[in-house]
Amino acid sequence: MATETIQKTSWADDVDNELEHSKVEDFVDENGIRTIIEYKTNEDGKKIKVTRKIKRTLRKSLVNHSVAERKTWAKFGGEKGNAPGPDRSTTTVGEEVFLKLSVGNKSAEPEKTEEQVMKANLAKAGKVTCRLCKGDHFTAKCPYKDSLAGLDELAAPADDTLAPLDGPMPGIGATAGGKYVPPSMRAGAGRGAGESMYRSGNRDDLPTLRVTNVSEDTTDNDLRDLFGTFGRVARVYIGRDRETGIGKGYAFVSFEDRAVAQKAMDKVHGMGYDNLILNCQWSQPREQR
DNA sequence: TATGAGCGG
Repeated sequence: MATETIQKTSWADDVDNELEHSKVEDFVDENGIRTIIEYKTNEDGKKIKVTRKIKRTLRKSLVNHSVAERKTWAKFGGEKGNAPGPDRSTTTVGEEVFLKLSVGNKSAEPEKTEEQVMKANLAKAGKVTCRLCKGDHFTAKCPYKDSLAGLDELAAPADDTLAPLDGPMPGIGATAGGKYVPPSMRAGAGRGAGESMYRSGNRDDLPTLRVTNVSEDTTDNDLRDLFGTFGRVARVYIGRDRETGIGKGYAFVSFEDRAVAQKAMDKVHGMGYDNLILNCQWSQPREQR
């Protein structure tokens, strides 16, 4: 069976062929009327002439003077000798189009979040206000943080979607104003069974080892692998130079369980690792220094 | 070289 050997390599070939068969005249007369005359060959191989006349007015304010002047410059190089200005048969002169781009089909002007408003207000006032007690310190530094933080949670407006019912849901435990409160956050919640192993979430509460004599190219994952053999590793931090990112030779490894940390320290202290001998000690919480 | 980063300053 004979096979057609003519191959199209690109859709652009079609365009090129079309261009070969078409000639364009394009000029603007003294009355400002632009005439475009195209000579084409149609599918039947017949030559046709297409004439278009366009009258258009330009607002002066849209003309960029340096660009306008550039259109009068004499051409050089391959274009030498041709009339100044863009050749309309090869160059499309577009109108100015202003695009307003946005992401996700949303408005390009994002509405301000509560946080941003607060930031703006702070910048205006130039002053720090505690969200809990309204004192002139950071919320994180509030002396009443422990006692007020929980209350703040409970008093927060019911903006969550987890409590569609008006009243407290039966069997869902202590609530205030219909808002769901996780067991660990309920009043009187102790450190009993089911309590989060992450304690209060403060990293300084975690049993942490300071590991020194760590080689420069040791990564977080390396240490996770190493210490993970003794139990669950909560966090790894490698001391690095702020600019270069090169390790400064020490690291912090936090565990969830103190006994695991103790065992890891016993095993890893003095251990050879990457041509160095690791040193393991209990870390001092940052606040104490 | 040797006890973390950064928060709303």
